Amino acid sequence: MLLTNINTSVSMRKKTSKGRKKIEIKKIEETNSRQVTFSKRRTGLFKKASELCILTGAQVAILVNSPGGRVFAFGHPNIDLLLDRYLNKNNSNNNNVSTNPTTTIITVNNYSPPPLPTKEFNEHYVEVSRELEAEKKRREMMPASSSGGLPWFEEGTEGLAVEELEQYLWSLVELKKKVLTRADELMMINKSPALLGGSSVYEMWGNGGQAVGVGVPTNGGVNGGFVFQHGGEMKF
Amino acid sequence: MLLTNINTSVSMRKKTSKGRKKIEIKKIEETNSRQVTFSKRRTGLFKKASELCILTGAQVAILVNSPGGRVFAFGHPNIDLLLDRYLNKNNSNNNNVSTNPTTTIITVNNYSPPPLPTKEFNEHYVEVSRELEAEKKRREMMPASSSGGLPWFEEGTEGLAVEELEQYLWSLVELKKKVLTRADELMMINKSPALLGGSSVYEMWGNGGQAVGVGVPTNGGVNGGFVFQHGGEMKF
DNA sequence: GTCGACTATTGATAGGCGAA
DNA sequence: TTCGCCTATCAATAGTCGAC
Repeated sequence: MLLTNINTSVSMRKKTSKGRKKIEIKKIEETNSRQVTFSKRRTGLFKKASELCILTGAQVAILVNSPGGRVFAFGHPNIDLLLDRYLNKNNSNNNNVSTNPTTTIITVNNYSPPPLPTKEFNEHYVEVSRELEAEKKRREMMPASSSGGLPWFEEGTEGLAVEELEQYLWSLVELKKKVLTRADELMMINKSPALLGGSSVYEMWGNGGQAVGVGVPTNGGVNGGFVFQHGGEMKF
Repeated sequence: MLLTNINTSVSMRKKTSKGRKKIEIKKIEETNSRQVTFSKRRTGLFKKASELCILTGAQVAILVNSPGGRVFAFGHPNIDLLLDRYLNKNNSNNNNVSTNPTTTIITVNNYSPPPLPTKEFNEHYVEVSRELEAEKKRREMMPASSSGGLPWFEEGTEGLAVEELEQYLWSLVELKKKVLTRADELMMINKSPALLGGSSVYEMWGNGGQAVGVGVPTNGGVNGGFVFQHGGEMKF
């Protein structure tokens, strides 16, 4: 009945961009396109993961590092609770709103303690925070352009031996077991059905020098790192 | 023009439920449906992750534990290379086919050394392996029913203190940095374009007691764990 | 340099059903 | 219990431009 005017976008200024095009699953050479694609697909991936968690009650943890050098992480079921508890213990703050959408950001830098661009970051953070609450769950970070432009992988960890890999693998396994075991414990403990609804964890930490630590600067954080938490309400 | 018959589904009675239906993002109560959905969406998630890796050159690591209790993991860009090198070093086998679809399975059990159901697992593995090569990349595991039916998360790690979490978090960070740094190094070293094409790593390890170690049983594996590799061709 | 908005299109997937 | 196959949908997204 009302299907007559499908093209409700009447004016159609420029139909420049037609729609989706089929692309080949190969590395995108154009830097800009690649970054755009990364952002989009990362969002989609996280969304999918979130849906998977909610639908099936599974637990998902995802690590992604962007071609630009940033690192995004996603964890759903109760890793957030885990981090929540951890952060709350360290900060012992007021925002201990359990079963409430909570976002946690962890930024770590084990290089020399850099100057913290707190001002800019706070500003940026407020904006992002609003966006985040309005939207659903996503996180953004400042461009670490001031770092010097190093591609982040030529930082200072060039000569890792195989023993390193060995250690890495082992810690990976250990870590994973811990994550899963502990997470499920927590899950069992507070088996609140609404827990999976809106809470997720997005961790990020820059690998390049420029570390950004914001908020709650009082705590020493994890060894030389910076921990930040955003809970129910927070003032800057 | 062709908008006339929107409701094409009307007449067809026989093929009930042909297409997709919109679902609510809420926990699926039906166990069977939930598991089916899990399998499907997990596959889709891994595929998405793979595409993200290939397209943008990003690095992705995903951990998923199914509602059934199994644990799936996915890592793309060169973590496979990482593991490959590691395993090759330990095993020093023949299957060192670089730039070839390689699957790595790591099963770790740090409880008491259990009896290895090698036979069954081999059988199962062969089957799965064939399926895997024919298909693309996925991994399956045996049901750990023989364990006793414990939901795998009530194993023995009940009393983790916050210090544990602290340590966990830190190892997470450490691990991640190592992964990313080392991985990108390797990526830079052998910047073969076809590298990302078909290689991925699917790791799985059972958290419940019943550990399964198969293939290459000669090596001691990682501390008390079992390492297994499946390369180009392999005989049982 | 990263992300948002917009739109046509491609690609993922909910149901069924069946196999291992 | 988990996954494959099948198909009609629905949802993700490739372009492109613009905001911050």
